[in-house]
Amino acid sequence: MSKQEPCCSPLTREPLSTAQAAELSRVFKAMGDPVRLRLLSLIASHEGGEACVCDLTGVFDLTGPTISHHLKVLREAGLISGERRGTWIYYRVLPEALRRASAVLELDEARA
Amino acid sequence: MSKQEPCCSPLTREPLSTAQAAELSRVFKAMGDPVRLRLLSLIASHEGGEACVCDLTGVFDLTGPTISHHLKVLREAGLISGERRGTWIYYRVLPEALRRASAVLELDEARA
DNA sequence: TCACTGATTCGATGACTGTCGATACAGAGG
DNA sequence: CCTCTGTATCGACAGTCATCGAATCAGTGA
Repeated sequence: MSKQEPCCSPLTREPLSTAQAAELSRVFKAMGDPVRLRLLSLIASHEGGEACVCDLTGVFDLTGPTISHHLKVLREAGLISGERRGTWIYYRVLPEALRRASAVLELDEARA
Repeated sequence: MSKQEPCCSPLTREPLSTAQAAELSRVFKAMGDPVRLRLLSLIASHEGGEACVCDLTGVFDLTGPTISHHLKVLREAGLISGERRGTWIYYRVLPEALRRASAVLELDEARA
């Protein structure tokens, strides 16, 4: 999961290497599902910056296993991390992952 | 393809609506493939801000139809547009799409 | 120890996707 | 008009993915 490479100057400045593209595409692929995007935003915007799974399952017309699957995909993409505290498991976003993804998409204002 | 909605305040500030998530996930899904990410960066960083398909096919070990398919996916996601000039077809990125995607991922610095 | 609840893992299935070769289309130049 | 080259579309196939129900694991509290 994401050794944090010099990754990357913006897309618009210079072509991504094959390795950079492979790494980044895993992150964007994880975000390329509406349920996962909403999960991400629900977790990120939840008070305290974290949400337990029980806060999330009720929001969707999906079974527990399906939500669990999506959380795993986000986890393996390095976008969130989970921690058990007693009965519940709390997830929070990893801000650095979001920051990197956002930075890569930034426009090179010297051009445009 | 992307009527440009109020979309969106950052993911981290408030939960995405179902509609916003659906719209955004199409963009991220398009970027969720290493070939398409490299295509995007090759086009964006190419001199003049545009590249013809002939500049792109040679870079990959993939057939013309496959490259064409990926370009179509990027086009339908609203990330690039193509224009025929004589024999060749030139693609350029739509900066607004990139800007929106980048903005959604930005961190709410008031929290963190 | 035994149930009960929250969450994950497993296995199956239908849908989607990346890739290709074959074909079709579009413009340039005989 | 015909042919050649660049690009897109079509149809097929193999691999991946989202989803579910069933089973499993982890902690809590009787």
